[in-house]
Amino acid sequence: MSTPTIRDVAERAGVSKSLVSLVLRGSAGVRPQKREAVLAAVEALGYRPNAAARSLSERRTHTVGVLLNDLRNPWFVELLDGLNGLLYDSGMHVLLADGHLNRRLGEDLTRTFTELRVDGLIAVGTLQDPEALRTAAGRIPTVVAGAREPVLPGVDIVANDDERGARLATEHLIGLGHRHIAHIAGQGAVGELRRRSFEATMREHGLADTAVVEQGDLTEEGGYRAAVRLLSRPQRPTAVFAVNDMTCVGALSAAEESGLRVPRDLSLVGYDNTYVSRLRHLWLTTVDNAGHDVGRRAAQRLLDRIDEPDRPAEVDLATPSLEARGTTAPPRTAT
Amino acid sequence: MSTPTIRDVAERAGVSKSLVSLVLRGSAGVRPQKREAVLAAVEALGYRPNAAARSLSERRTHTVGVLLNDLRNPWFVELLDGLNGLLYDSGMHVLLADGHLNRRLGEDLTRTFTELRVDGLIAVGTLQDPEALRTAAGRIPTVVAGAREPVLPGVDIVANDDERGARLATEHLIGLGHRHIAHIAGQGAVGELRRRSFEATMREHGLADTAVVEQGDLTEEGGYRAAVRLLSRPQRPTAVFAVNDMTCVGALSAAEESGLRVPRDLSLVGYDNTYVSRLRHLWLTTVDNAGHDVGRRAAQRLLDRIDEPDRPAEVDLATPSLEARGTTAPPRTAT
DNA sequence: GCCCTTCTTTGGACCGTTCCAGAACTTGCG
DNA sequence: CGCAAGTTCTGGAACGGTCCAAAGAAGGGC
Repeated sequence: MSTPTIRDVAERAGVSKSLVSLVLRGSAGVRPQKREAVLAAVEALGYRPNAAARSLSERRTHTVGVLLNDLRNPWFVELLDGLNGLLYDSGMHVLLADGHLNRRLGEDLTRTFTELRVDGLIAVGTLQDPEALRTAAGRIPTVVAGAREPVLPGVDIVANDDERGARLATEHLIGLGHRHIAHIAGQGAVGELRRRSFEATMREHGLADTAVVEQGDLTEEGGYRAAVRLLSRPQRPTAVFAVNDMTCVGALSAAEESGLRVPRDLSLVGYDNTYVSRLRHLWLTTVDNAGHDVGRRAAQRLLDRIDEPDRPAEVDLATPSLEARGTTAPPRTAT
Repeated sequence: MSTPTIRDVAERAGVSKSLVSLVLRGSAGVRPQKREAVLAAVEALGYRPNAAARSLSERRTHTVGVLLNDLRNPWFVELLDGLNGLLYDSGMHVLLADGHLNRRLGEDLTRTFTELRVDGLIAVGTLQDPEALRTAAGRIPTVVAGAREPVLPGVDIVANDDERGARLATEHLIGLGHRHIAHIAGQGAVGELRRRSFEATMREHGLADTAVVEQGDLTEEGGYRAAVRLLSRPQRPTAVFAVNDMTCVGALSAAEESGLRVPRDLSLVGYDNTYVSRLRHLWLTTVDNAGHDVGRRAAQRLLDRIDEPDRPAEVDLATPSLEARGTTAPPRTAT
């Protein structure tokens, strides 16, 4: 016979299926003797509840779907960690789906998750298809984590405070004595925020006219190319703040390639504190984006929203911190 | 009213729910006129089938569960990519769950997947809890991908040919003229295979007595420490084959720290061809573990096993290839 | 116009749970 | 001992689909 059902258990334990259900869900008013008989039968038959049947009648799945944009980006692992902890404690399971892998296939993951009737949805990072998220968010409590867009009605946003993080990085460099500081920017809302904050901070310190911005694309290659452009300028910057760690690694290659020693001749700061930045061979000074905290907060927000779907959408920012490592130092000829 | 059901669609289209079901599953014998009426109603109501209800009556979920050991390991992203493509083409959805994240929580993911009644299970990489996999594999068609263990009855194993990959790496170094070659080993079945093959290859080339093995632990830190030990030997090796890329990066740091230039003074080969090895600042020579191919084969094997659960378990090895990049060169004083 | 065959469509059972109303026991107490 | 008030337990109706046997409609041939 195939997989046992609750009826098989009931029969074996000599009780009704309802009682079995009560025992399994830990109801109080069950005589110990019967409870044990049921548990013994469960054990003997190797019974496992059928999640589909359960969710069909309970009308909830105790499952949240996490949409990732690209598993190759390492920074959200921390975030998932924070997410998972809190959700698990409230009896939720987490299912992951990677948009990047599935995009080519034309599969719409929000659709998959809606069909599964997940209780909630967390979009991690900037997604490829904001429109799909909009329709999904209309039916399922949704939170965006680790990104600042899309802004949708009824969708909370949890991220680190990019404005503040960029300020930390810039002021770190200024504090070391740098005056000619460049920024390699990235696209999207996050890129925009970090760039603006870099510019604002430079301005506040009276360094507006030595601030330079080159455009990158959040990849190593883009960082490399932007850095090559920066370093060939007549007035070469003594420090670079890169929009993320990957960009920073690209800049690092460009620097060494043109004979500059880091940090002696050029200081570099990344963003995200990914494990790439922690490789001792790179050892990038970077901004920690508080991923774990962002994850936890996103989970909390989602749970709140599941309880109360109509609460107004909020933006919740975690505080980033500077992680000073090996790629920053005072400029060689400090003023 | 809450989410529409198939009955709502039927009512709106003026047909029976059975007809709606036929249309949705693409049955041939439905008059075009009715088909369109149904589709229009679906559209108008924003109807989405309920996966739980469907799988309850269909008795299959069209879903396979993928167990990862640690999202932080980048090498299996390629594998997932190969996996996803094939599975999606056969109408399967892929759900990911990360064991590392959930381990601390004590959650047993195989259990979650059993309750979800996934049609199949793919264990990617070496898992933390082989025992749990054994019981799960007893009920669900299962394939192990990217690892060589656990060996379980009825569970296929798909991986790259580690023996061959290690041979490629070792022969690459020997071919460059190296005679004093060391290996930094890793634990587990994979580590064992690579080490054995390194030793065998050295022996075949009459280099058994200059072959050295230091134990690492697959992490950067372990690689660093093993390399420090290797480089402080009286007879310092001129080349190191590391069990994986992370270990190799650690060795790279140790080399540069002790004033050696790579590849001039020391050649290094990694394994896995992760994106870390592709960072232009590291640019490791490495062995490509054919992740995409492994993923595709694993998917195929799983589909076969779903069709025919009792077929004997097989081991299926994909062919790795050498990716020669910047960390290998002939030894300075070639013989 | 009638009967037979071939297409279409439909009602109802079933998948494995939960949940609720009420049945069947226990107790406590007058 | 009888009865009210708890406790425990149980049958049956959902939940939202699929699938099958059979009903109904549409043609075709005489």
